[in-house]
Amino acid sequence: MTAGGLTPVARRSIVSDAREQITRLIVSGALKPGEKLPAERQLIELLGVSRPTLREGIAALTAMGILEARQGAGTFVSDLDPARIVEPLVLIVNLNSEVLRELFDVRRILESGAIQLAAEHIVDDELAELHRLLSELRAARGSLKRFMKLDIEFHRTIHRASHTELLIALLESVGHLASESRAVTSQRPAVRTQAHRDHVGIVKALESRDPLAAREAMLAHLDHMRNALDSALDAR
Amino acid sequence: MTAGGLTPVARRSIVSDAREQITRLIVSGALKPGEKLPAERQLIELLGVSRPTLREGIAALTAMGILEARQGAGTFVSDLDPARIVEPLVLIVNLNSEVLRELFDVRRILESGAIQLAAEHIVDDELAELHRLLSELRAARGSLKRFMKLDIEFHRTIHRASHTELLIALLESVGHLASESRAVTSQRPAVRTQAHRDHVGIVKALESRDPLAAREAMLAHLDHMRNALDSALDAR
DNA sequence: GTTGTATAGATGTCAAACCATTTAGATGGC
DNA sequence: GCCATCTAAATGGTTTGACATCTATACAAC
Repeated sequence: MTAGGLTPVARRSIVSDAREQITRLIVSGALKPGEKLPAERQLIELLGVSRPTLREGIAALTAMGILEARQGAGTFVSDLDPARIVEPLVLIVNLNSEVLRELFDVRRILESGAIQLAAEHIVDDELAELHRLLSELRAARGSLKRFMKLDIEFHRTIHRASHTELLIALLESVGHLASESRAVTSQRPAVRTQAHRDHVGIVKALESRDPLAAREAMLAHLDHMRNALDSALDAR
Repeated sequence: MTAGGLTPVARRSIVSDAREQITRLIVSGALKPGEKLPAERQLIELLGVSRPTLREGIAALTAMGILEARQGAGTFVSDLDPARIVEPLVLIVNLNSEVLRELFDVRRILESGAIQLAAEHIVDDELAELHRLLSELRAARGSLKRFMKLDIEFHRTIHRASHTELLIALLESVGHLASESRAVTSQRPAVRTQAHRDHVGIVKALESRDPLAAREAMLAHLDHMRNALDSALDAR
């Protein structure tokens, strides 16, 4: 520990300053989603920085999905959809293999939490959608590619049924990363049959709006898939 | 639907191209955390772009915590600490008031999941730390400020005991946002007494390495606090 | 009215230069 | 030989200015 309550002297860069000022405009509500930022040549006067400096700040916010720049038209505040903003995380988590190993545990936590909320908040339309996917999944058990696509849609529908945007966004990024392991898992037809059995149980629990039963059904499903993954990897 | 299999012509920007090329260097493992990027004046030759363009790309990666630029020294790949990675989450929640309302639900899911893992992975040092915090918390029941500080540290210690970096990072950002509500909650001494009772139960469950008991204890604690928050807000 | 075109204004990119900071080697004293 | 100090080179930080490209609008032609 250092000698006292010493803190580094503020020697922040102009770029991050400009970036935060723009961010503040959005957070404070002065700029709402879809609205247009002042033109760059106006902003540089307001902020007192040069254009490349301002553009570095804007580029960062654009890459994060907070701003959208359209050449010739202007720069706009994005719709701030949590899914879009979390998306860059996908790349970053990929960079850290340590995190990759933790993915399954975290996904287990998020999925089981989401389905509990879904059991409480699901509406009839979403239940109907799940039933439709269920029958399609049943028909698609023979086709690996089609089954995987429907499987992802099945889980996404449950996520949405939680009606919790932040949770949906987190699951979107985490689920994206898990797609590779899912490909390995679904290889064997027997696994797909088991998955379909699990899905039926999950929908039944959701239909009866029983959060704990739904949670248990989902956890059982994830455990089945994890076991399938382990044995698939062992067989290699 | 359009006439045929027409797809928009690719008209990607040079900045995002450069950004993704650098990202790929890191993902592929060619550039490991802590290593130094080629100097900007070399990179622009390798990539065939101008320096401002390259810098816009670098600025984005820097803002995301993937790169760290040190003037005079160079630009380096960051340690990719998950805590930095989820920093954009803070933005999301701040940007979207809808998400703010979901915060408690998400925190409930993450906390209960974390303590289950903690019950499985906690080591003796961490248990000792929890006991120490417990006695300090008991002594600090009279002081609001001190109690809150210790309370946060108590929960953080449990998070760390999960030994799951990604989860810790998620809880860190979410917990930061929940600090305001915590301030309201802890106002009443009676609430602090209840919280201390809960904490004792939580540690006991962790000590016996019982994931489900720990989970239940944490959920009960969070429910107590949520009730306290509700009644505190009603009283206003 | 509809269509094509001109135009103004916006972002996208590049070039060149200078500033600020850090690093490492050279220098000199001991 | 060792150490502190100075210095120059390397590197990121910032600015100015220009040109390219795209978009939306106004307007003329039909």
